[in-house]
Amino acid sequence: MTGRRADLLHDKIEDLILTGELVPGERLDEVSLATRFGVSRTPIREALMQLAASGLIDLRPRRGAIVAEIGPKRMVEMFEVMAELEAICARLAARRATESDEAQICAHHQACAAAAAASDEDAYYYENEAFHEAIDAAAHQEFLSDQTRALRRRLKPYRRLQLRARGRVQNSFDEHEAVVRAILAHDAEAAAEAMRAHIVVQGERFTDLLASLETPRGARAR
Amino acid sequence: MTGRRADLLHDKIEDLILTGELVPGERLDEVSLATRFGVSRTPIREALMQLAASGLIDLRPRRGAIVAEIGPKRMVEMFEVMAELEAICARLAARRATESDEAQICAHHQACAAAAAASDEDAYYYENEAFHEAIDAAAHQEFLSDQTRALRRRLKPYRRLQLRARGRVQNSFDEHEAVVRAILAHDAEAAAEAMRAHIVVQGERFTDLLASLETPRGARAR
DNA sequence: ATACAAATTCTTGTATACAACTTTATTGAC
DNA sequence: GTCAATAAAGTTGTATACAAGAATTTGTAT
Repeated sequence: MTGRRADLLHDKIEDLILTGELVPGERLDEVSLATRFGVSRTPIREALMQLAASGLIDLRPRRGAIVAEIGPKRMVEMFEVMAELEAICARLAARRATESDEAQICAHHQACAAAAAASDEDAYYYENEAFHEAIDAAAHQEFLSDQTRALRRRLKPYRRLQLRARGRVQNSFDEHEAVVRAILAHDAEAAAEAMRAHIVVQGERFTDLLASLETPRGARAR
Repeated sequence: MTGRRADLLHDKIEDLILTGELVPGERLDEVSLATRFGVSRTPIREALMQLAASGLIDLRPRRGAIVAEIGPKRMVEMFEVMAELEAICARLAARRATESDEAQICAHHQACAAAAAASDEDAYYYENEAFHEAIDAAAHQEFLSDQTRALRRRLKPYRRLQLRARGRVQNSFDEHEAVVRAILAHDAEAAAEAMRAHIVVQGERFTDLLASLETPRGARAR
């Protein structure tokens, strides 16, 4: 235990946002949150500042915090950058993975296979994350891993959403297969390209999803 | 004016670190800083948390903050990631730059030329930054620009340091020239490669510098 | 003199009180 | 009835007080 309530609050508020209980654009009132969690405003403010730093909320001076509204444009951009970062990880992993790294990657890949076979989306989602983290680790570039992890975390809810799309799990697994093969063959460029394609597809699927949902602006009348 | 003292304090403390007045490993006492700047601990704490989010300081629960000690390994890693990000910017800029973007890039490039000719390192440093930001803008990828800018900001002091190395300004300018040519020719891969090389060289020069300085650990006896 | 233990001091984390600013509601004029 | 000005309410930013956990010092035993 860290002894800091603010850190726990950070996670709790983050959950509220990621689960959709707090929707983009919604105001985050400090006293409401404080009473809700049974603490004073001080740790709440600290948690909010951390969330603002990670981009999940917008903090407007003297005007409080709102859940960040990430427009489709920015979302696509984030997936693009994510694709580049993960591609770099894959490229490095192909060059520098140890046997133990490769074993880890294969293990998680196999776990993905099992989840896909069972059509267990939640399990696949979880193992997918572990698979990507294993590749990050194999790149042996800590700072790159940190940056990649941070962005992956931010895109988490959206990735989860788009895994629900028809046939996406099987496709995702096939794409993983290509990545794994390239890494085991120590083919850096192929690994990078396979990984980039894998993430880019996710971004595209996500924009498809957005287009199909496309909520009319300002639905809330007054 | 923002009305938030914490924001100003953030910049002031940052300055203390970047100018070297506060050295890596040094403890940042909240009350000392508070009395120093004539405010209470509250805004100081907020500033410290912001600085921690940007990685400039380490915040250890219940044990206070220290100026982040960025080891040579991590520093090299940061330059590597920076090289990749800037390379992506250059690639996109080669593809998507408008005439106005190109004019901006050329203008700053020329200003660099003037500074280099005058051997004015400080002016060159300033214009160099503007040059890179112009390329970021030409990529038309806001999120990528944000990430790149954030990392550039973090590497700022180290870049400045290494510009002082003999002949580095002229070399830097020559490398810029290659980047500009590739962008104007809309040769995306050449632009990416030229930019990557440009940044990687900086990282190498920096590690050279580190090796030559190499301070013995724990110089402060007790 | 050294090592360990207990107690004191110091520092951080949280709560509360107050001040400054924003927003909303009310009142009045047109 | 609409709009503007003004007053009231509510929210954020800052200061201060208090609680709890580290670090340091002091005392004792070996």
